[in-house]
Amino acid sequence: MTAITMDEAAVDAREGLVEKVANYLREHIVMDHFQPGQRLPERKLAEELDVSRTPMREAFKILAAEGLVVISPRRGAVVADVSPQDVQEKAYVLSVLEQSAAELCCANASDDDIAELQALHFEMKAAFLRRDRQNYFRLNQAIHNRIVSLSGNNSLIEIHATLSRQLYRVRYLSNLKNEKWSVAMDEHEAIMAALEARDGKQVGNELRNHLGKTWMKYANPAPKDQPLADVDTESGQ
Amino acid sequence: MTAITMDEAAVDAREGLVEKVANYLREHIVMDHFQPGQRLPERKLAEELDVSRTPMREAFKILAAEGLVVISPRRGAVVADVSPQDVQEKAYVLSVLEQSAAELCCANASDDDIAELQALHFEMKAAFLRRDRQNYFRLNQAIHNRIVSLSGNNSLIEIHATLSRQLYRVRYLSNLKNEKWSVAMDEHEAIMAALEARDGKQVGNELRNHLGKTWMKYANPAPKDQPLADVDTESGQ
DNA sequence: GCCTAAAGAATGGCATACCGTTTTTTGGCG
DNA sequence: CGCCAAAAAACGGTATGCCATTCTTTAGGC
Repeated sequence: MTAITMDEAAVDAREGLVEKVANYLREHIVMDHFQPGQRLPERKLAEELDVSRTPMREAFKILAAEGLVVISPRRGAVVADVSPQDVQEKAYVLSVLEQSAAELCCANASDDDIAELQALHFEMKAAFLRRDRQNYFRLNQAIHNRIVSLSGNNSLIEIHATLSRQLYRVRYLSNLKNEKWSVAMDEHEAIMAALEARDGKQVGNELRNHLGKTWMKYANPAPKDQPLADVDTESGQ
Repeated sequence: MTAITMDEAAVDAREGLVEKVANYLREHIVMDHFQPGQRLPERKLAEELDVSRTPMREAFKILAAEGLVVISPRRGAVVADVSPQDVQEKAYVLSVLEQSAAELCCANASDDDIAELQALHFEMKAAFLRRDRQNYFRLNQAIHNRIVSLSGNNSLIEIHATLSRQLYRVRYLSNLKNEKWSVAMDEHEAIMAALEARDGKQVGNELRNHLGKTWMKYANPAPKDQPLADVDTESGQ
């Protein structure tokens, strides 16, 4: 895993210091380099990144609006802690979004796009057969993100990405200890088949069910009816 | 319409200046007191609200993350301009969210909750018969928001609220000139009937179709398949 | 020896100052 | 009279300073 430094992302000079700082923090939070609940002291971090407190504070506000940190009055910013109920609720919304993204994807994607998805799927299958959880996770993510991206709906893409980041850590940890790996793999096969057939409704339903079962374990009071499911670890960043 | 002042929302002293400023700006933007594309000079606004530039800038970052303003490097904040394509994309996501909210609502809501929805519906019908667009709009909004709220899924509620605010102005303007009023009213009747019957899937489909058609006029390239619909003007916060 | 309270250190909130860029105004030239 | 260029004003970006609150540490009492 490569070290995360400030100074990547800034493709052109269109990004200000605040965006760099925000990207840096976002990456570290998503990648679990900061523990949930951990305080983020603005002075210390600002010093480490060699910026003043002002851009640091503004970055906190952005991350707070994205749901990655929580700012308490007079106590500053802490890394957001996602409760089991939060996981369940957010995962449900994510499944709804991916379902509709899949429908749009089937309608919009080119044959080459579908082929690329299949290629990723087989790469993932290879990682599965090698018991390579790291790459399995990465490719699984890539597939889900690609499907959303192929929806062509920018609002959908953006909301999905934000929500997905909020669950990244949980998803990653879940991937490491998940045992029902082969079930998830089978579901992915079904998804890819429906995708190849361009059956939008079918892909949507498979995908939603796939995602739904994944997070059952986190279910708390669980409003009756809310479809939930079985682990395999989903899209991110 | 009551004047919007800083100093409401702050239920207890748990809110900092930044939140007050953000709420103030949010309200004014949503209520169309600032035109899309209009610049928001931080010094002037800060002076008007009698705060320093710091909280003003931090509020801008929050609003930018919420999609209500756009911050350009070295040019500051401007009120976000929602393009026709944006409207179409965001409305689509909104319809997807409300569809699933309706399903959860049918599963979770108490009989009293449903009764209250029906009461709002009849109030809205009264406004419709009186050609009272103002109250029709307000009540229509209230109904949609209530349905989402009754989903019990906080993540869904929050995302819906954020997205809904981004479309508030367009929705409001659309309400004023919309002619297919009675069609929307009929659709609402159908929604309420399905809601009373607790037929989640049916409510969801009606609602999504209802919302879909509403925004047809904004459709641009329109990914084939993306269900769209007919005006009646939707939820908002 | 442990719990508690007070003092000091650390921290966050807000205001202000300074700098470089952008925008506007104005004065001169075509 | 209009257009362009240069200067001045305005503005956004970042750094820093001050104050109030919170946290930590330590000293005193039970």
